[in-house]
Order: sequence, then structure tokens, then C-alpha cells
Amino acid sequence: MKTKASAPPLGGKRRRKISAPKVRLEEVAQEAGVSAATASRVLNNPSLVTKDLRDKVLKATSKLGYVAHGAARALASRRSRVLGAVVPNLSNTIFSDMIEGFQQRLEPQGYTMLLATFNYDEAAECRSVRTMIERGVDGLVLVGVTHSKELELLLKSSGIPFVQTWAPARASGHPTIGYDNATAARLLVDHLVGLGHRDIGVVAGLTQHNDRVRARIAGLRAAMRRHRIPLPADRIVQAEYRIVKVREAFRELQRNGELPTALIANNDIVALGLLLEAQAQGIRVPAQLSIVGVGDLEIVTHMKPPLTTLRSPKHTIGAMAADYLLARISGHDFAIPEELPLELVVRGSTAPPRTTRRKDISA
Amino acid sequence: MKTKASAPPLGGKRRRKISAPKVRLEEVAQEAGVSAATASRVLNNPSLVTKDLRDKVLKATSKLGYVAHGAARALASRRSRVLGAVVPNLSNTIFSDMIEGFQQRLEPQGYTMLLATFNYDEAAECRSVRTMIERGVDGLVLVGVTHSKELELLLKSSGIPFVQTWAPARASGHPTIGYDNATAARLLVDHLVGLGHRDIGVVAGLTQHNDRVRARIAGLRAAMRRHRIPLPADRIVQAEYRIVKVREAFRELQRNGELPTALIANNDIVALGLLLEAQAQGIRVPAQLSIVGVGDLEIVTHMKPPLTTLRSPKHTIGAMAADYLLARISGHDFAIPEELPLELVVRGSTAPPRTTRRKDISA
DNA sequence: AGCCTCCTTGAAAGCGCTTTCTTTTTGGCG
DNA sequence: CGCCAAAAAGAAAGCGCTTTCAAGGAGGCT
Repeated sequence: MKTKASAPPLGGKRRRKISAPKVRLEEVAQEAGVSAATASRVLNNPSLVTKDLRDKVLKATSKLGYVAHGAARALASRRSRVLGAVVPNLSNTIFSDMIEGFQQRLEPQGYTMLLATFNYDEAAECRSVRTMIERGVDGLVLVGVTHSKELELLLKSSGIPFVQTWAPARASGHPTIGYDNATAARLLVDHLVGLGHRDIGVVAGLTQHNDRVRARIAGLRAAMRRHRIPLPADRIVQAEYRIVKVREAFRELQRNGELPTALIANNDIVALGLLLEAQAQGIRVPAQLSIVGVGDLEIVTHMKPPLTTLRSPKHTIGAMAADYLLARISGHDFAIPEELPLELVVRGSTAPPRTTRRKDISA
Repeated sequence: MKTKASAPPLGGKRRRKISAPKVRLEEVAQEAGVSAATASRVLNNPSLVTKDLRDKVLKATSKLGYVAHGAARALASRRSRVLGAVVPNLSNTIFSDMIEGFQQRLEPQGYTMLLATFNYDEAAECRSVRTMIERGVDGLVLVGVTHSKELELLLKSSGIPFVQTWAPARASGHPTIGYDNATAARLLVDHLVGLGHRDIGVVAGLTQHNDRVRARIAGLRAAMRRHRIPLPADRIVQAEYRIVKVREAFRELQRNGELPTALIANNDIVALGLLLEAQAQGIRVPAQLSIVGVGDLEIVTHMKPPLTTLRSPKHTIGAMAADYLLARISGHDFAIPEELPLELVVRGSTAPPRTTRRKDISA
């Protein structure tokens, strides 16, 4: 179990200060023949310094390979140039895509991202936010609009700018970026009902600690009501976002009575699971069963049949959250759209229900 | 270009200094009736303080809702309690899983993760690392063992502890955590050859800027050579990790001559694409074509047929990288295993080749 | 010309902590 | 009991930068 014993003679423990001689701003200033104040200005607010000195400082900077000391800088300037993101996980592509969008906006501005995942554990989420605040993030992006009391307190008392995501602006008194799950639900239901479906089932995610799933179910209920179609409780089942679990949910639905003619999945992974289970049972999609998902994962376009799905602005949500935060920090205004656009992509997994052998099939 | 004009009345633009009154350590100390030094010790090295005072300080801390100021702390102590991770992207689950593993080890230690993605753009990678160093990360995890000259210089001159991933320890003079792509290749080839395949094709990732893919191809070559089976250049095609691209690659392979009896995919997404394209063309898997992937994504177990794949320690690589860095920072020893274990999971996508109508079919 | 204002630059005061370095306490023993 | 070492607490010196604040210069006006 030894490692890098590299040490010379005796029982040398561990030492690590051999690191290259750090260059401080003052040395750069000296090299350039100016004061530290001027050097600092060149780095942070170049317009305050004449081109002449500016060039000298810049040259000295690169000559000495100067790398600013973030902590000192943050301490003195009261901003860290770091933004935090706290999401449930990264396995679900809605979050990893969003995070990529977020990060991509940060990089060109010289900002960096602190990231934490909390696996839908409120306490962990709170701890993460707390740590980020300690680290002095200049802003924070969170998922959802409902948080634990403790977290809200933390946020309020720290006064740190933050933005919520995955809900429409109106869903919260605080800036929020996302789409409306009621809209999503309406799009899906209208499509299915338009096709002639009257018996629709829902395979949702776990509602616990997840306001998006709850909002979606509520939206689905409302949309169905508008069409005067019942959505009995036994037509709604919950499933973790794992194929095995989804397949179980499918069977649960079957146990609850005859299978609906159409199934609305909480997202494409769920939809995929449903499709796979249906096919395993020899149920033909869409002939006997229509399936819709949300997310438009690349793979669903390649399934047989390709899945009808709702394309959601995953990447945009992250990018816009970054833009908002960056604007807010620098004191600019930023208008958050009431809700981000959603696009229904109709493909092969939806069709009129099999029992529909009447005129409306012509529609 | 005005700022903080602090005046409330008119055209209220944006103002943000309403934030709660920040509590400093000194105030906590005062509240507890001790010196700031003692308060600091309670927070960082409690054993140096008598239980009596310790309790007082702790009580004051929570009473005042004290939150440490990370930058000040980092400046004074020369450690930030932040670790950086720089990966190509998060869409590929090997990286998002790894990052989750990394982060999960950090959290309980009070460490936080700075994350950046660079989309296989060396310059961007270098910039990210640089920013992280500026931010004062205590350690860094990188992907792969080959880096641009500039990045290597940066790493060396900053003297910051870092660990590489996705390659066996021996692949670099620097600590590296991962498995050996040669081993992976051998496992895959042995399985296929054992089944009787002699004509094997490879659908690799883009080799450009990706030493893992290159190592895998080299490993595949070596493994085939050991079995004295040729692997001509036209049996190897590259594809981006997107189903459409993979399907194109499949067709490219067909254009290069008759399809091999078995295909080795660089990962499960690629394998999935191959399976999908084969099925679209009516080619039966595994009867006419065997397919193997790497990664063991959840979905591949649910395909028809379920894919044979190589399970790779995605999560472990991240977790171990964190453990290593944490150990290194605190001066402990940490033995990095020469290579992490790989497990071949044989499922339904591999079978003896169709042409094998001889005794060896009994094997 | 003289005075005043605006623009540059430098000097120096911290930012909020940690960590020597001291001083004070405690306690073990002769 | 008293002495000395060790433990505990405090004082104060920074950590490396940014940012007032003040000073010096260059113009602009009367």
C-alpha cells in the first residue's frame, strides 16, 4: 500500500511546498514599473489606465506567468466570479443538459460553476446551498419552486441572487425560468384526444419532493377535465426514472383494469420503458396503444416506432439561468419570459385508438 | 454607468445591499466571550479548545447564524476546500456518472466541486483549468492522460495536485485512475473469438483528442493479433456518439465490404445505434450479427436482444479520484490500483456466427 | 496667464479569516 | 508548597488583492 515514497533520506513524511514560486500582483507591478493599484486596474478595469502602462503591465503579466489569486480577489472585491448550481442529479439528461447550457454561458464571462447534486434529498440540498454560500458564490440556480423552510431561510438571510428553474415565471414570487407543466399537459392531452383517445393513463415520476411532477399531474387533470374525460386515480401510477421500475408500473396499470388506449409518460425514459414493456408483451404500438413522452431524447427517434414526444428547452433553461444571474450581478436588467416554448413532435408512437372504427378515423 | 446611488424614491432600478447583516467571526467570538482566535480554532481544530469554550462558541455560532467567509478563510489558510473537475461533457453518462461519484465523496468532507466541460476542445480545457487554478482549487481531476503542452505547463507551474482518469495507472507518470483499454479489448475479443467469430468489425469513437479511443483501438489490434485474426483498416470506422452518426458508420462498414459477423462498439450508445440500424435493415441480431458494447447502460438490458456489454466502473473512477485527492491534500497515502476491474456481461446480442455450422457450435 | 476641473497614478487601508507567537493557566512532581 | 513544562487562550501579523482617497498633471476657460 505504499505510494510515492519519492522522499529522499529519512522518514520524510509529506511535504508539499515545492510548488513553483507564486507570482504576486505586486511583483508584476514592479516588473512593469507601476504600482500594484495600477496593475490591478489593468486586470479589472483596463479603461482606467492609459494604453501605455496597460501594455507594460500586460507584458509583465505574461512574462511572469501571473495567475491571480481568486480568494484574495474575492475577499477584496466582494465577488467571487463563481456561480453555483444545485440539481437533483446528472443521470437525468434534463439536468445534465441544463448544466451544460449553464456552464457554456459562464465560461466566456470568466465565471466558473460550483456544482452539487442532492438526489432529491432536501437536507442534502440545503447543505449544498449552504456550502456554496460559504464559498461565496455570486449567484445560485436551483431546481423547482418549492423548498424546505430551512433552505428558504438560508437564501433569504444570505441575500444572494438566485433563480429557480423548471417552472413558469408565475409559479413563484421569485425569478423562475422554465415552462408551464400545465401547457405541456395540454399539448399532450389535446394531441391524444384529437386522435380519438378517451381512455388515457399516466405514468408519472415520484411526486415526493418534486413539484414538477405534481404540476404535471395537476395539469394533466385540468386538460382532461376540459375535454370532459375522466382521469381516475387508478389510471395514474408513479415510477422512478428507471426502465425496470417503469415496466413494473406498466404492469400495475394493467392490474388496475384494462389498459388505457394511450399512455402519457413523464419523460422519454419512462416512455421508452413503456414501449419496451408493451413490445415485450406483444402489445402493438401505436395500433393497440399510443405512447407519448417528454424530452425528445435522441434515441427515441430511432425506436420502432419512433416516439411522439414533447421537446423541452433543457439547454436553454440552463443558459438563460446563467444569463439572468450574470445580468443581475452586473446590475443589468433581464426579462425572463413568462414561459419557455415547448414543441410537440409527432412521430410514430401515437395513432387513433384501436376501438375507433368510426367516421372520426378520417380526421 | 451609474451604480449604487442608494436613493430609494424615484425610478427604482436595481439595488442590492439589503442583504442581511453579515455576521463575522469576531462577532461570534464576542458573543461567546472569547477571542477570534479561539472561535476560529473551534471551527477548524476543535481539539485545541476546552469543551467549555467550545460549547459557548458553537452556541454563539448558531445563535447568530454565522456562515464562514470562504474567501477570507482560503486566503488565510491557503486552502479553498474546493476541488475541480474538467470533463469533455456531461451528455455521455460515463462522465456524468463519474462526476456524481466524485461529488458524492466530496460532500461529506465539506468540499465542493467546481465543474467545467470543454467539448473535446483543448483550448477550452486549458482555459477551464486555468480559471480553476485562479479560483484556488485544492486539487483537480482530468480526463485522459494526454494533454496539450500548454496545459501541462500550467499544471506543472501551479504545482497543484491533480489526478487523471480513464486510463490504467501505468499509462502515465502521473497518478491515474481507470482501467486498461487493452484489457477491455481483450475481454471483448476473447468473448467473440471464443464464440467462433473471425471477422470482426470495430465502430470506434472519434480518435481526435481522445486517447481512450486510441488506446482501445490499439488494444483491439493487439488482442486480435494474439488470436492471429486480421483487423484490416476498413473494418474500423469512427463515429461520433450519436445514434444517427453510428448508423451512418454502420452503412460505411457495409460499403467497405461484406458486414463482419461481429461488431465491437466503443460504448453502449454506439452499440445501441448499431443494433437499431441492423434491425432497421432486417439483419437479425445475434443470428446474423453479434454486437458488443461497453458501459452497461440500463437501457441496453431491456433491448431485444439485450446487449452483451462490458461493465465499466464509471462511478468508482469519480469516487476514487475524489478519495485520492482528498487523501493527498491531507497528506495521507492513497494506493491507486493499477487498473480498475471490468466485467463482461454476456447477454443476448452475441452468439456464434451464422457461418459456423460445424462442431464448434457445440461449444 | 491663472484657476479650476478632469483624468491618471500611487499610497495605504482594509476585506474576514488563520496562524504564529506570547502570555496566562493548569497541573505534575520533587 | 513551589517550580517548571505543557496546555489553553489571546494578540497581532498577515494572506494577496481591490478600492477609496489623495496627489500630481494636463488641459480648458475666462
